[in-house]
Amino acid sequence: MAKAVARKQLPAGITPVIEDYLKTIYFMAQEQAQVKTTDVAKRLRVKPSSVTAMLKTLADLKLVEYRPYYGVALTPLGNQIALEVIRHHRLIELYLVKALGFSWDEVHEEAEVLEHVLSEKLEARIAAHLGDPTLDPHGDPIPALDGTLPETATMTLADAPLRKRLRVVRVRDQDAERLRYIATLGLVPGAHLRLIERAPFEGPITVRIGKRVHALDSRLARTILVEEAPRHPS
Amino acid sequence: MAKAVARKQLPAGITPVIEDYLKTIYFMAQEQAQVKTTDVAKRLRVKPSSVTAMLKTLADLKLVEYRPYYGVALTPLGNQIALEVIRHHRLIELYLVKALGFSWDEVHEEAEVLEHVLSEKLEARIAAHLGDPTLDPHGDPIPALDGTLPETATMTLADAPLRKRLRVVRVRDQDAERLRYIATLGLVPGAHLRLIERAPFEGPITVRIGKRVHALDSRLARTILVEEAPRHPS
DNA sequence: ACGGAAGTTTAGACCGATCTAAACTTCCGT
DNA sequence: ACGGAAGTTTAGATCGGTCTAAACTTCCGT
Repeated sequence: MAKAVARKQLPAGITPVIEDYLKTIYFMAQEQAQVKTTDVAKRLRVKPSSVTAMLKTLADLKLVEYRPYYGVALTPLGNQIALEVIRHHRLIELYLVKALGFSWDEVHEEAEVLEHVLSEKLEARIAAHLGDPTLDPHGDPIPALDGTLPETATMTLADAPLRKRLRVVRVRDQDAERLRYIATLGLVPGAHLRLIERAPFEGPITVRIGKRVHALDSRLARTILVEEAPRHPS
Repeated sequence: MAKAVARKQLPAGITPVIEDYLKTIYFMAQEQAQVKTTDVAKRLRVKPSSVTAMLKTLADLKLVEYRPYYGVALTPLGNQIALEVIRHHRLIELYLVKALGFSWDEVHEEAEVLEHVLSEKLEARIAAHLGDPTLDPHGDPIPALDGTLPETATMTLADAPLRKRLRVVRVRDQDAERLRYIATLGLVPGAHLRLIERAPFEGPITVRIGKRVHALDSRLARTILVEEAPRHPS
């Protein structure tokens, strides 16, 4: 009754740009222990000096812990805001697919813009309309209102067991072209497949989906998360 | 094949702020011959000196004709862009009502933000989903893609004929509170009513809607556009 | 026909976000 | 243990959009 950080009221001065920085830091923090200036700069396609400047601003706003020459990390508040933006993003992606017939390769770009301007009210209506979903069209988990994040499988297709029945649960890629390609293979979340062969030295993976067999680059395979799918074709 | 101003390609540097200025000038131009700096400043809740600065920018971009100390007018290009933004605004309003259950008093604010970030693609899908509508929830005409604007009735409830069967076609108000009030009276576009009495000296108007009779302030009545509705309750 | 009020523009400042160029750290390899 | 490359920060500029304060127009009423 006392905690629960009611950001809805406080924000004041959280710009779209700030949201993008927070989101970026959030994602990078779960791929690497140290989030460095240059990394952020590359992702945001901005010069390192600009990042330094912004990190100071964010630190002043208590959104990040910033140690010069060392790295950044989100504060709890920063984390919370990042998750809200990600929630917006993924809700929008799902909505565009479900309600407006977008394909999964089109929605990222749209959501990238809309995530910053979604009002609480509209967010709520969209979530309700979708039945409070937990996964977006790529299988990425949608943060709940309380900041909870449903965890998904972590096994990639690149190191899944051979011959077992597998189900695609998530495709970690935002590139439209690759997504289109992946979709033509039928490798969308929910699809079933078997890993037939794995060539050595990080070579291609061979999978069977339905009656079709495809060879898949291992880097691509590593972006596809799967889980074992016991019996019965759903 | 040569004309048809393909703005989609050109824009470059048309910011949300610019769009707001163009929209404002557009609306003010149809209420008054001269659009003056101060008027724009009041509507946009900005200081007159800021408007002067922006008008110069707009003039440089060939979006307005600006004569210092005198007034502004949109160029054809400026007009076109204003109409595109208005199209976005009204499509969004209608979409929020039809698809997401918003009420007509909630949508203006949302649209005010979203209008600036609606991609062409999303606009197209929304329009298609709505069946290429021509009127928004308030009865305001939605500009077509070619800049055509369906004209609506111009007779206000304040000067409609007594005793005749009338139909509400448009409610020109964006204030949420008033819109809610108007809705409780049933004065939404499409509703039928009769004007029973008009008090002298700009006094209240008395109308019957269904079996209910209401007294209506004349200023309010002037924001409600009606047309004669011949026979048959539709 | 002219003085003053109302309206408008200029001058100069600020803020957020970015950039380039120059200075400063860090850290690795010899 | 130290020199240099890579990475990072500072300094100072720019741009869009706004502001205040001061100067300038316009125009109305006498």
